Order: sequence, then structure tokens, then C-alpha cells
Amino acid sequence: MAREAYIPQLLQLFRQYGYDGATLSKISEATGLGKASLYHYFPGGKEDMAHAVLNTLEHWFDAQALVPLRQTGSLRERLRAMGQKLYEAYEGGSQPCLYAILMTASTRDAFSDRVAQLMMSLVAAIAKAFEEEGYTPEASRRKGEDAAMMIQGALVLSQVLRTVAYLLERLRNYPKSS
Amino acid sequence: MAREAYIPQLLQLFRQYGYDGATLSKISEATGLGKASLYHYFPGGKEDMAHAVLNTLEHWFDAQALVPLRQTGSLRERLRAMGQKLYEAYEGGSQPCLYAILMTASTRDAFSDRVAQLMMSLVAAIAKAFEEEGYTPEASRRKGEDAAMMIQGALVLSQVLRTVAYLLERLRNYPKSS
DNA sequence: GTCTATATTAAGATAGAC
DNA sequence: GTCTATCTTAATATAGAC
Repeated sequence: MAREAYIPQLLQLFRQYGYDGATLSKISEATGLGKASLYHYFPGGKEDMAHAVLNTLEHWFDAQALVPLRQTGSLRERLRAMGQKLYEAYEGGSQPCLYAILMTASTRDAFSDRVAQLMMSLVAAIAKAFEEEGYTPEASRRKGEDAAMMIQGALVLSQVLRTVAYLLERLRNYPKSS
Repeated sequence: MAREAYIPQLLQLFRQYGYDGATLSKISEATGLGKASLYHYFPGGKEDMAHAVLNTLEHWFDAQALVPLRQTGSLRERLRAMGQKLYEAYEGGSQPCLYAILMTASTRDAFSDRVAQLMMSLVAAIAKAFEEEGYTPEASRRKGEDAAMMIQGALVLSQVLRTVAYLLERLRNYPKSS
């Protein structure tokens, strides 16, 4: 079994229990691997596992969520395609954002750079799409920030209020007005 | 010393280290109290401490952040006053939201009801203000949800990008257009 | 590559003196 | 009300056989 095969389960565990709450015992039980085997795949322990998950998420993000922004079609269509990808990834808001989780964990310093990097790439990609449409760099950047804030805010509210309505409404129909 | 005297330090510790990361040792060191003394004030341990902090925050929220919404003045002025209160409480985004932190902790089930309660009261209070202005209940509710999402999104981005610009811009000038 | 067994550390929590 | 000392549990992590 390749190390990559365990990424989905690790992601699920971190999302469900948080970084600190996803103990090696839980991970061992969920993967069916003994603790020693986990260290065989991830010599750096839990931090190593989280970084491996981030590797996969970063790749997915660039290859799936952001790719519509670089394609042809109207700005509205492209943003909508991105929203649809995010909607699916977060399962309509029933799944939390791992990046937000890692920022509240006891070891957040170990991940903050990568989290910031990804968030900036989201803001920049959306801003670029607006710029191509004739918006000023300043206005485009603000559009990117607004979108990122809306996404994160929708994810937080979906978790807190235990309803998928927020993302469902906002991301499926994003953007309401561009 | 009354138990209430330690609330600010507990809030600060939970914000800085997260719920799981704020260990009794750190709390003991920060408060200057031995572990046994901590259990004297908070017999239920850390969970008890977090609930005590939530008591204080709920009171502050109702008595400070929401009170402008019930006063006289234009809707815009009242919303702006609420934004200013939140801006101060989160120190322009340099401080994270404890409610978001508790939702990603290993013991989130212990707090999820209270977190949802407070978030719903925010949405309802804003919606009520819009209703009084003639908005339909449906549109008012959406306004309340939008505002709550924007606040949480701004807080997340402020943390992730380590800049206070987001909240500073969005909350100080909230609402841009109502 | 996976296991059993174990080491090490630190967490949450309590007993009981003062 | 605060302390020292200690208990119990569980966490991360590793050694070494197969």
C-alpha cells in the first residue's frame, strides 16, 4: 500500500476530530495500521501526515478548483464553475475546511505558512480573472478577498449551524452579482 | 480572588493555543495558580473553564455588540456601531474567534449547542433590524446570514493572512451598502 | 511492511496538609 | 484558598522480531 492511499482517511479524521483530537490510536484504528506502521509511512508522525494531506489538497485545489478560472467562458461562468467544485469538495458545507482547523490547532505554527500560501493563491486567482475582465488591480484584489471571505464564512456558519443551506445557496449560485 | 478574575486570561490562552493546546500547565503558569487551585475555581476542569469564558462572552455580546441594533438611529448607523464593537473585541482581526476555535477542538460537541445559539442570536438580531426597516422576513434573514458570514470569513482571513486589513476594512465600514 | 511490546512524556485530575 | 505530591490515563514515539 502506498502512503497516498491513506490520505483520504487522514483528511477525514482531521476534519472530524480536529488536529489534536485525531490521535494516533484513532488513526491506527481507522486505517487498520499499527502505530509502528504509521511511522513507517510517515516518519515525522502526525505533523508529517498533516503535511501529506496538505500536499494532496494543494494539488487538488490547483488542478480542480482554480482551473475553471483559467479557462474560456464568461467571468460569471468561470466563477460559478469554481464554486461548484468547492461545493462538492466541502460536501455542501457538511465538511469543514482543514485549513481553518489547522489554524486553531496547538501546532498551528507548523502549518500557517502553507495555509497562508493557499489562501493567497485563491485570492490571486480570482483577482486575475477579474483583472482580465477590465477591473482595476485594486478592485480585482478586493473581489478576490471578498470571495475568499465569503467561502470561509459560509464554511464556518455551515459547521456552527449544522446546516448545509449556507454553502448550498451561496456557492451553487456564486456569484450572485459580479 | 473571584473566579471571574481569571476569565480574561483563560480567553487569551484558548485563543492563542486553541482549546486542546491550552494545557492545565500553561493555564497554571499564566494565572499563577496551582492546578489544584484551578480545580477549586473550576471543579469541572478545562471544560468548565471554557464554559465560564462563554458565559462572559455571551453577556458581553448581548450587552455590547447587539445593543446598538436595538437603539434609535438609522439602520446604517446601528449596524456600523455593531461593527465597531466587534472590531474592538477582535482587535481588528488580530484575535481569533473563540467560537470558531471551539468548533474545531476535540471536544466540540461539548460546546456546539452554545456556539450555535450565539450565532443564531446574531443572525436574528441583524434580521430584526432589517425587518423594522421594511425588509421582508426572508430578505432580512438573508441579510443577517450574510453579515454573520462576512464577520466569520473576515476573522478567518485575518488569522490566516496575518493581517488586520480585512476586518479593519470590512467591519469599520460595515455596511458598505445596506 | 507489519506486528507486539514497550519506552517516555505529559496530559487531566485528586488527596490531603496548611 | 493555595500548596506539594501523587495518581491515572493516554498521548507520541521507538525497538526489534517476523
